[in-house]
Amino acid sequence: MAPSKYPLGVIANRLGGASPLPVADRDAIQSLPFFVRTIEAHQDIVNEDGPSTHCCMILDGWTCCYQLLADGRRQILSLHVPGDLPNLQSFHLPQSDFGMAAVTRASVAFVPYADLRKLTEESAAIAQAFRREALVAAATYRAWITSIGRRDARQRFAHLICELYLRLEAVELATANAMPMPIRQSDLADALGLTAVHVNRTLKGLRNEGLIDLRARRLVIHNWEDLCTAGDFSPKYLHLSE
Amino acid sequence: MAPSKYPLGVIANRLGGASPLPVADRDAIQSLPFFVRTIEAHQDIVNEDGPSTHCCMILDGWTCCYQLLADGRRQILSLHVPGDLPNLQSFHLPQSDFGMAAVTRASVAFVPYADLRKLTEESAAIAQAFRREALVAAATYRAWITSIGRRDARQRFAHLICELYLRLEAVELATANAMPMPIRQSDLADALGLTAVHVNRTLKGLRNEGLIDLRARRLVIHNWEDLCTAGDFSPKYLHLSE
DNA sequence: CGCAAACTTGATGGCCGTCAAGCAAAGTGG
DNA sequence: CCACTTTGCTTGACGGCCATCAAGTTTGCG
Repeated sequence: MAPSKYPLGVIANRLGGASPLPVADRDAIQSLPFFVRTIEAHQDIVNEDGPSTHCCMILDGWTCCYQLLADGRRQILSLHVPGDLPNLQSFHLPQSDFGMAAVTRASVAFVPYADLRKLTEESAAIAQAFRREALVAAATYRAWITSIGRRDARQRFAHLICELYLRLEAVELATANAMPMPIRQSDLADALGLTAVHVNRTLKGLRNEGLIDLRARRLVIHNWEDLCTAGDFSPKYLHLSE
Repeated sequence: MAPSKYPLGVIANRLGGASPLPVADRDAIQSLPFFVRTIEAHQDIVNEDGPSTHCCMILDGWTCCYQLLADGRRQILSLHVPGDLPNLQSFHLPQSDFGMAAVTRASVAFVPYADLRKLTEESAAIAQAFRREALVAAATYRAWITSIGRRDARQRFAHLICELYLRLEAVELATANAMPMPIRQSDLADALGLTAVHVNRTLKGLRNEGLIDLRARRLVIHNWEDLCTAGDFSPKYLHLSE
């Protein structure tokens, strides 16, 4: 996405989900103070006075939240696409328990928490939208736990694709069963709790089944219903519509 | 715990974590309207006008949040002990994406969300305590994702024990490296993303290593440091103290 | 004391991790 | 425009962790 005159427009449009915010509130969001940073792929999203005082808003590209283990292995906790607020809830925590990184080259807006807070005090609709955002984030965490804990590789992968497709569709970055998939297999592995080798084999399986196609960082879903079945996917936890 | 004259005392005492609430706020919490239900072990915590309108507060026993898969298998998302508020955040959601069940016989207080909400508007300290509670819940979700996604059975089990010990200690239900462990191995399996058989073998391994002992629903930790190492456990995400 | 639920243990197999090599694609510099 | 390099993808061989199935054995409770 080209840098626009109103960079926070993606955020303002997306907040509220199925019931978009009133124009006044959207304007208020676009008037927030912020600065934008471009983060190269696979680089951490942190700077001197980073996430502890500022809320991140993804304007372009994909990012993730992750934790590292003692032996250096990584678990990705969540993937984020344009319009997402990866650390909306983590303010006034003495120290964050997770890291944030760019999955692709990404542009991220940083908004001081203080200003966000003020906004929620001035607009009940925005406060409500933020609460909704937090609820969906928690529900998404829950879905990941279940996926990683109880589903096999094929189901996990299918589930993740379904989730990402709907989330991208909601911000008009996916349509007609096609979506960008600009992420390395090794990152997918960290997200799915697998190894890159096994992600590759699983992908091959899904391709051979005719469920999806993935070429040149573009993924095509050949049969949405079957993919949902394969992933035991039920979209209600995303609360994208009523 | 015997039914006391102030059933919500556990909650009032625990909220705020390392910086307990002022007496006035604790009194306000104990004055909330509520009703108490006793739920038998392995029964769902739901009734006609249950969790969607009422916030649950665990007074005694252990409970869990869980999701079911299409094939009937179960993933436990979180375990809850006295003082916990398992569904603090899930109000004004059209439909919950998870179930709640008693792990042991449990007594649960139900408080109307409306009254909770009012309380947060009247007391900044309580509002803050609830926010903190939500943050810790989210951090705990993240720790579970990492555990299930990237740690083997032994590490997962050790990690869970460490977490539960500290949480029980915080409400004075554990001390001197001993804690109650009133949960079936098959439930542990659902929490850890394993099978009951493998939980049993893993437990045997930890016992043989001399790390823990578990008899008659009582768990003794022989070496806290070693157990933390075995589980790659770092307590900071629980935010129990500064 | 008797039954049911939960724990324990063994045998077997499969999913997925690990190691290793080759291939394709994308970027770089001359 | 093309060697060259780097990064990421693909595939094979092998092994281990954990699931599954199938007995017992112990514990708890009426």
